[in-house]
Amino acid sequence: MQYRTRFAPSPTGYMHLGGLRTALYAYLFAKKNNGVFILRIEDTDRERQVEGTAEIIYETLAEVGLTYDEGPDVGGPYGPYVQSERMEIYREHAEMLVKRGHAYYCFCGKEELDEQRLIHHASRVSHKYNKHCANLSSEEITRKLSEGTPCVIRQNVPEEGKVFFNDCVYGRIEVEKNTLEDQIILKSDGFPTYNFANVVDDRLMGVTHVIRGNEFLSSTPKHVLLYEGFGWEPPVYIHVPTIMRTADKKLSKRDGDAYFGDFIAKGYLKEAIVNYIALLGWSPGGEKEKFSLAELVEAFDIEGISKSPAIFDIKKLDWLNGEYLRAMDGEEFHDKALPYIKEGVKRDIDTRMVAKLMKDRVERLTEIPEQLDFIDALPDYSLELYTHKKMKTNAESAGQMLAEIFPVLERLDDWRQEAIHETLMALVERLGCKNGQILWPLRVALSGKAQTPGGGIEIAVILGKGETLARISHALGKLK
RNA sequence: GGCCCGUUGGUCAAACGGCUAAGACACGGCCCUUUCACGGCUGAGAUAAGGGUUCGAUUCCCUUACGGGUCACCA
Repeated sequence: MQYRTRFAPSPTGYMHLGGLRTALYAYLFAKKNNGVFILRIEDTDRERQVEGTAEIIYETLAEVGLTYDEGPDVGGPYGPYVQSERMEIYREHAEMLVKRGHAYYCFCGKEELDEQRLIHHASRVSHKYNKHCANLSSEEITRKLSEGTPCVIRQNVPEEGKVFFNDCVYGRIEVEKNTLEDQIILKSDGFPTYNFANVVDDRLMGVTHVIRGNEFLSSTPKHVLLYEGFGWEPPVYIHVPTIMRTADKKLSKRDGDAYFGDFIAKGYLKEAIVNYIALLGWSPGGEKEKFSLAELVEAFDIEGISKSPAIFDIKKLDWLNGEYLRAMDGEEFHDKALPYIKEGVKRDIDTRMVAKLMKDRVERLTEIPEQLDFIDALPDYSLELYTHKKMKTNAESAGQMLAEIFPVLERLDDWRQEAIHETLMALVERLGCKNGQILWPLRVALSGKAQTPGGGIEIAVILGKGETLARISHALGKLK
C-alpha cells in the first residue's frame, strides 16, 4: 500500500513555523516511504478567512521545497482540494450519518445554547449538549425541516462505552464516550466543521497517515467515532508536540517569532530554518545536526518524534544559520550578502573582498550593514581605543607608530593586500617591534573601532590609499 | 473544573531494565590570532518529588507537584 499524507492548513494568516514543521514531517514521512504528499486548504470558517493567505501557503511550501503531489493549484485525482468547493460531499455524508443513526438534526438556537453554557460554567458543571434534539420524533423533524427551521447536524455519541486509538507518538489513548459531546458536524450555514470535514476528506482522499499538531489529540476520539459511524477504518495517527517560545507560551504573532516570513526578513536562510525546526521535537538519533531536505527525507523516522513540547531556541538557530553561511562557497555568499553590503556601504568598494571578510563573522545576513558602518564615515572615537594591553600600545605609542606608518604607505603605489602587508612587515622589522604595535593603531585609526571584520591591512585595502592616508593624518591630528 | 497529554543540565536532546547518564547550542577557561569571529582543547551543569516492582531503574506501575492541550455553528 502506498502511504499518503497531507498538510491541511486553514488560510487565516501567514505561514506559522509550527504549521511549517507539521507540513515538513508529513512531507518527510511520505517521501521517506515513496508515498504521496497532499495539500488541502481548509477554508470552512468564512469569518476567519484572510484574503491571499492561501497563496502564501503555496509560495512558502514551494520556497522551502516541500512540493506536494496533489493540491489545489496542482490538481490530482481526489479533488477538489479546497474544502469550500466540496460542500455537496459534506452534506451527503452528514445525511448518510443521520440515516445510520450516528448523527441527528438539531434545531436548538445558538442563543439558548450559549446561555446554558454560561450557566454551567458559572456553577462549575462541565458543559455538554443535552441531546435534546436527539429525541425528537421523526414527524417533528420532518415538519421543522419542511418549515425551513434553521438547523445543524450533530454527531450522536453513545452514552456508554469507550473509544480508543493508537497514536504513533503517544501510544494508546482511550476515553469514555460520555466525556465526549455531540459536536456539530454540519453548521447552519451548510459548512462542515473541522472535526467532520477532516474525517470525510482524509477518507475520500485516501490519506493513510494523519500527521498534525497535538492540539487535536483530544478530539481524535470523536474522529474515530465518526469513522466507525461510516463503517470506515481510521487512518494511522501521528500527533506532534507543540513548538513553544518559552515553557508556557507558544510562538506568537505579537512577539514576531511565529512566521516563516519573519525569519527570512531577519536574515535567516530558508535551509537553516527548515533544518532547525525539523530538529525541534524530532531527533534523528545520531550526532549529525546539519541536514539538507534530501538528507532529512533519508533520516526521517517517526520513532524519533518526542512527546513533550519543544522550546524554540533562537540562539541555536543563529548558530545553525552561521553554519550554513560558513559552508557556502565564496561566490554564493557574495551574491546573498551583496544587498546587505550595499545597505551598509554607499562608497564604491571591493564587495568580494568585504564578503570574504564577513563570511565567518556573521550568523545572520542582517548583521552585515552595522559591521561595515565605519567604511563610509569614520566614527568619532575615544583615544582610549589605542590602549591595548596585549599589543602593548597606548595613545602615545600609537602616535609614534602612525607617524612611521604614514610616509611608508604614502610612498607605496601598489595598493594590493600583499604589498601593503609586505611593506608594513618590513616596517615592523626595521623598528624592531611586534606586529600588533603598528597594526592595532592602524586598525583604530582607520575604523575608529576595536572590532572590525579583518584587520588594519584589510581595511586599508578596502578604503583605498587616499582615504587610508586621510584617516591616518586625522588620527595624527587627534593624537597630538 | 472534567477529560487527555507531558516532565533528562538554561535550551534542543541521546540512552527504549544493566556502565563514570552521550552530543549540540548557550556559558566559563586556555590555545591560535593584528581585533573580533572562525577553528581546536577544556570546564561547570540534568533524570521534578515520593512511593513501589526488580538482583538492578532515566527506562515499568502508583501518588503528588508543575506545565500544556481540549471542552465553539474555530481549525
